Amino acid sequence: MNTAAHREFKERLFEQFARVGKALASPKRLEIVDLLAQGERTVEDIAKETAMSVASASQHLQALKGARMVESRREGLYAHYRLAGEDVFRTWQAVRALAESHLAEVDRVVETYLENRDTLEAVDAMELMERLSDGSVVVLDVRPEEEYRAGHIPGAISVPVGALETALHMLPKDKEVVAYCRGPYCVFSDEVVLALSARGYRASRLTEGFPEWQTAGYPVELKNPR
Amino acid sequence: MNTAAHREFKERLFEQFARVGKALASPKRLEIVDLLAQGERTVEDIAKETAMSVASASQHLQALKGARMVESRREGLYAHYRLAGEDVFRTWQAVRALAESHLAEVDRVVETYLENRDTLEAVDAMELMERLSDGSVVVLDVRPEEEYRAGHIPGAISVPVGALETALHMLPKDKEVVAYCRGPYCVFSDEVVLALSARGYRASRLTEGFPEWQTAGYPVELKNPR
DNA sequence: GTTCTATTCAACTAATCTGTTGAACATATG
DNA sequence: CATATGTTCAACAGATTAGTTGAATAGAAC
Repeated sequence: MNTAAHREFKERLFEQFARVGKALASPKRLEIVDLLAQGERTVEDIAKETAMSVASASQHLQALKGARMVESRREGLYAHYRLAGEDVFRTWQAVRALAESHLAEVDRVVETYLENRDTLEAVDAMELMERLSDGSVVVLDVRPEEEYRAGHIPGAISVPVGALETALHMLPKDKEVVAYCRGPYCVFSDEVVLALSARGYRASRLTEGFPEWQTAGYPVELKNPR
Repeated sequence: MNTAAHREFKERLFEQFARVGKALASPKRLEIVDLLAQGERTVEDIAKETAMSVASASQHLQALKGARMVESRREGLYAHYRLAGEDVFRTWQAVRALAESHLAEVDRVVETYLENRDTLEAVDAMELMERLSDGSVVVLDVRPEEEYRAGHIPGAISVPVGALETALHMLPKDKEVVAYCRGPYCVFSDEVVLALSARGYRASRLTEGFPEWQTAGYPVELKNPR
């Protein structure tokens, strides 16, 4: 292959790679990917959760679809979108991890909005996995119940935010409570841990969310354990 | 945290994540990242290898620097740029892998320019690692010698493209020869394997390049073995 | 069929990005 | 000191992108 052909090859090749990069270049699209990591969603769901107009959400979804990062199916009036594979989530995780470790601004944003996060006890997936086996913890899934039903950490109890009060009677004060959520930046587990701590429970949050747990290869339960 | 604050939090957070995405959104910048995975380079080197003007290369480098993905040091007249960490390469790998597995166009480009790639024998890193221990293969590093000196697969012989003729006497015809290069799309190993096969050697290419070998945790040799 | 609803499309504006050019800056050498 | 070289900066033109609005489309429901 001569020099000109070689250059042409590289340019065509990297143009393709950049299609993925471009898809990852918008905050809104990253939010969509993060949301879809929880499971299928309709365009309307996505628009609502990301505070976009439906048209705008649809356009971003088309962009992601163009990069083959999401797929859709139609069911009646609704178009359901989902990630096109686990590797899409993995790539998003890599991008997020890179930002976390290199951009000081990420920490600053977290500290600004989650002022007391560093005062909360936190456990990571490996730690929780160990303590699951000896039965010394109660695990709370604080996501919307629908997401719980689509898969959760084995033995976890579904306690969507807002339902904490009514679920209190199920929580033994002698065991530690670990709450988890959609991802490392999902604020609901923070809030639950704060509320439980204030009531005298020993509570901590899982540093990662359910998608990270699942992608890391830890066991997942599909049916409600009770 | 109320709804408005929650939204603000997400927007600031994902804006930061998107900084990394934006840095990955240009083919030229991806090419720079891929090149810097081989080691430090000056602005001029980068401009030359990626067929850009120096000003343009410098601007892309500033963009990557803004996302904290590259770092630079000045030595006399020259500014030397390098990747800001192994995680930068890993993220680029994830993006590339996603494009490979989801975008049919990648295969099409490769087939167009490397017509006979599928006829060449290929081994992956794990396979090569096994065969290294039983001494049944000779490994050729076909990158520029400087890159070989910065680190190579243990026992590999440096045979930069063009120097193949003079190195032929070192290659035993009874052993299999495995050639590797900068990465999975580096064409030099293809060319060397083709040339060797035509001369009656049993030759194959390593499917990955040196950075992938290194990042996967396989052993690396720093000094010339002889 | 008409009507309703979810989604997509098209047209438009504002904003951002890319590459070019030539000037400015930094560091060497004579 | 002047001069040369590598790099960066600033200003500009052209292309691309993001979000808005309103129309078009597809599939229910009546």
